[in-house]
Amino acid sequence: MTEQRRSTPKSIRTREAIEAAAKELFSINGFERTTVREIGARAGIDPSMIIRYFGSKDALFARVATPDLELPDLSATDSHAIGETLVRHFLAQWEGEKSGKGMTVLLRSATSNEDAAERLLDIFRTQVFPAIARAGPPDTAPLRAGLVGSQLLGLALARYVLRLPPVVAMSPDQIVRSVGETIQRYATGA
Amino acid sequence: MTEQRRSTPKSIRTREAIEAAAKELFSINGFERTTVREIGARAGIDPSMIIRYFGSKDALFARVATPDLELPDLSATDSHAIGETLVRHFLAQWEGEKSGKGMTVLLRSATSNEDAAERLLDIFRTQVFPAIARAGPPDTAPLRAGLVGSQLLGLALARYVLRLPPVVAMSPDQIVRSVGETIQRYATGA
DNA sequence: GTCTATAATTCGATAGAC
DNA sequence: GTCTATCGAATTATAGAC
Repeated sequence: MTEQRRSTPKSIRTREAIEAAAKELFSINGFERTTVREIGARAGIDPSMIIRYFGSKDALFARVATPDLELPDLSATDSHAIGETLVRHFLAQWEGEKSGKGMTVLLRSATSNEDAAERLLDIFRTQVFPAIARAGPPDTAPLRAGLVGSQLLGLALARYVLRLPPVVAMSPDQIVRSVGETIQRYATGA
Repeated sequence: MTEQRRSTPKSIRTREAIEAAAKELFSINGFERTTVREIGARAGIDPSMIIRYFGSKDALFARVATPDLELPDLSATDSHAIGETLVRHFLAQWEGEKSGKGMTVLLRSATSNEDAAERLLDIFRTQVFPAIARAGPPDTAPLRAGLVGSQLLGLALARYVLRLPPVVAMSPDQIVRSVGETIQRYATGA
């Protein structure tokens, strides 16, 4: 009992276990089909702890479904390589252990959960739109960003959520080439 | 007592009222967040009737979420107009009163419902894939169809489900031009 | 900090009267 | 064919012992 001094306090470790389990289950089954009991079981703690730590299931979801795309500053890259750069970065984020699950959580729930949908629109507004705006004429910025968004959303939906076989089978390089050319055209307004 | 609609028995009219209400609510809230009670209230009948008529909530969903894209035979169209033709038909189907709601029902539920996802993959296999296969070299057919699918899915997700403002604001002609060029490249494998 | 026990709802589905 | 009444199971969330 005297040894309360530890590298990571128990409360923090429990909190992280809950977040990891929630991220996992939300990304597989979406918000509605994931129960607090399941999260507790996977985290190895009592379900009541989840409410104690996060207040509600909704609050836990909000905590876990706030990813950052971390799109690169495109003004620094070659103007003719914007498309491929953007797609490469996008793929890396989705396949990365850190933000990938958070994105899947969000996309899987956004189609039937108001909060998740609003959160996804926010990512579009604050991350995709600014990155695209500078790549072409200002007056067509919303249009160009919208087209880029639709293609990137479709790619993520097909590859990571619905797992459309031919899209899953493609290599990252293949996707960067094929889809990159599309994004390049959308982003620059050719 | 005035006798109306002798031509359609009450049972059929009730059945149709249930299907219409279900289509409406499933397309707004998805499968999980729509309750049998809500459907009954909107249809103006008792919730128990829904189980009596369709057996279960799942069976009702299956009945309502089986749309037909009715994609055109692309072998009859100019080879350089495949993209625009496909996008125009796709938009018409989504915005049509008949099949549009069925598609929205499916897409809105496919991200968190196993049955809906499988049904969506079926549409891809039986309707999108065959239409694309003949537009380019046979060995790249799955790849080309996958890319087409990802762009069309993303377009539908952005415009009809998430309602991304700039994508909603685009006119059908604008979409046919911009996205049509992408589909053309994907479908033919340029 | 953690768990047991349970409150308070809400769900899909059923039985049976009329 | 339709509705009333309700069942049994599942859910989120809370109260309180240890």
